[in-house]
Amino acid sequence: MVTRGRTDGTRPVAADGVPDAVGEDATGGEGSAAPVSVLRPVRAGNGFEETLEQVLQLLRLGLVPPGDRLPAERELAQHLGVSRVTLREVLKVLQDQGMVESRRGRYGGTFVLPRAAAADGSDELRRRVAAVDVEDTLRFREVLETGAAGLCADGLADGGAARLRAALEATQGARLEDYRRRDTLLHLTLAELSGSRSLAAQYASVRATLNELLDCIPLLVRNLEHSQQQHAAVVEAVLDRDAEAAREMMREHCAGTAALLRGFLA
Amino acid sequence: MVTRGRTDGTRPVAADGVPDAVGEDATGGEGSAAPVSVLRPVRAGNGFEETLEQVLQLLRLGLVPPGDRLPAERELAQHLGVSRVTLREVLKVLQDQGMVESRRGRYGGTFVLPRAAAADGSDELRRRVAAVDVEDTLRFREVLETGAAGLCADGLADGGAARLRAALEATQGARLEDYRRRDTLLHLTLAELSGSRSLAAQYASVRATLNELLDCIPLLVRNLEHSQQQHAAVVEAVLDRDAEAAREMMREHCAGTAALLRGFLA
DNA sequence: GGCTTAAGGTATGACAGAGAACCATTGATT
DNA sequence: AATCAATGGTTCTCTGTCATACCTTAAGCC
Repeated sequence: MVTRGRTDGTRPVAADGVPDAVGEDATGGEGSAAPVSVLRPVRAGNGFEETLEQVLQLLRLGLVPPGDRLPAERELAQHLGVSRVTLREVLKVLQDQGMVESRRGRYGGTFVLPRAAAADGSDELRRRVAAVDVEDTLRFREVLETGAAGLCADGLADGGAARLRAALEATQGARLEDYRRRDTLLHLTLAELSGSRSLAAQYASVRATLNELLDCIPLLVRNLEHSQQQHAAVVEAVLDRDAEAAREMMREHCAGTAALLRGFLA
Repeated sequence: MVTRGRTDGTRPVAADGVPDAVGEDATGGEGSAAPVSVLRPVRAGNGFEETLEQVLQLLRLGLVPPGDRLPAERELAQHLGVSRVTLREVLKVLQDQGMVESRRGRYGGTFVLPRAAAADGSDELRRRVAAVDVEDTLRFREVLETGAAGLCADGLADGGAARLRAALEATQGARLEDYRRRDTLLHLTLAELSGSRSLAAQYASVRATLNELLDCIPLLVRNLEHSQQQHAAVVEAVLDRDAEAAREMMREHCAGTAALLRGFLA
């Protein structure tokens, strides 16, 4: 795993026992234990895996709904900063999994298949879910969501209010099978309107993970109705510029999902 | 088959960075305009640049204070998931910049030099600061900090309280030149104790950027004293398990820094 | 029908980077 | 003084990835 412990006990600078990352000395003494713990592997796997991650995110967020076409390979590859060859390897896998379908010729492309077909058989996807740190995901999500709601309430950019209302309405008219997608888009909109690109990007990432978890548990209509009310309340608070209320409502909303997931996955 | 090798299978934290631009196709409606906008380039530059970023983060966060030794090249390279050759190219640059110094032999290593020597001459570093999205940084920081404070107040792991107190005390006894570092460590501790690895990782990243910005403006003793009081209040609220108060104090604390930076950089 | 065009499918040469082995240096230990 | 061990310094090879060019398919347009 990550916190590498060093097999032979020789260590030049103290640090016995538990190497907590930021464990610190007092007065300027040396002896930071394991400063490296904040380091993120520059390459979290190889190009293939990272690309797969990104494309899956696109699908899981519902940004490209079933039936729709992904951007052309050349374009997508450029966006991802990856060669077309590498991207094609990823698409090949997704095709084998029955998640997408490629059609040649003009007006062809790579199309997203409805989720049913995916059949979940894949080891790849199962291992993926198993590897998720649920607690991390839920906590981080709550932080980002409440933060985004607060920032939005502090001031929306031009057109923000309209986009928010539109996204909210879209969820209200959604059929059950489309609800998850609309819900995701509403939250993504909020994150985007927060005015912090970093926040939006992180939310997209964590939300993709969250959706993966949510796919593992049943969708209850009652929770859904409750969610709807909370969505409306959050949006209302944001439009009223009541940051405190927006945060509080959002926190409650997230807590609901979190409780549900903890219950089912624990 | 596409089972690419790679020995370690680590994926501890998410990545950061979110550039994106590129005009969009937008061929006739369809509803979803630019789904690709959430895509993060898989490789934000080459291995060298990303590695440089990470090592700089280590230095800017003060996790390895001046005079101390970085982890051995072999170890550091492994942590970063990068080859030793690549890491060495990075260290070479830092050495040329006068930021670190390498000594051979047993008990040798790569040592961090005091900041004065760095002299800021480098174009590399200047371009870096110029490229920062200040507003993004400040907002994202506030979100993460308040979130971390709230989560900590909701419940600390064993030993968390002690670590927090220790980190707080360390800042109080700090001399001016060491204050920034202790301050950073206190906040990092809080982030780490939040129980979300993702949050901690993101905070580390954003804090490194923030420190870079703070290095551009004068350090005022008055602000410093004020900060001290706020630190104490936040820690107190956390230990009292008063999440709301912790969040509110932290928000205020962040707002102070933000106002300062906006004032000087605007 | 034949041409045009936009998409996926295929092949190849160049390069960056990983991995491993080896060399050189230095302080501590014997 | 000799040895050891941990570190930086160097070099080699091999593999993944990129960039590019070209082929194939299929829908629209003349």
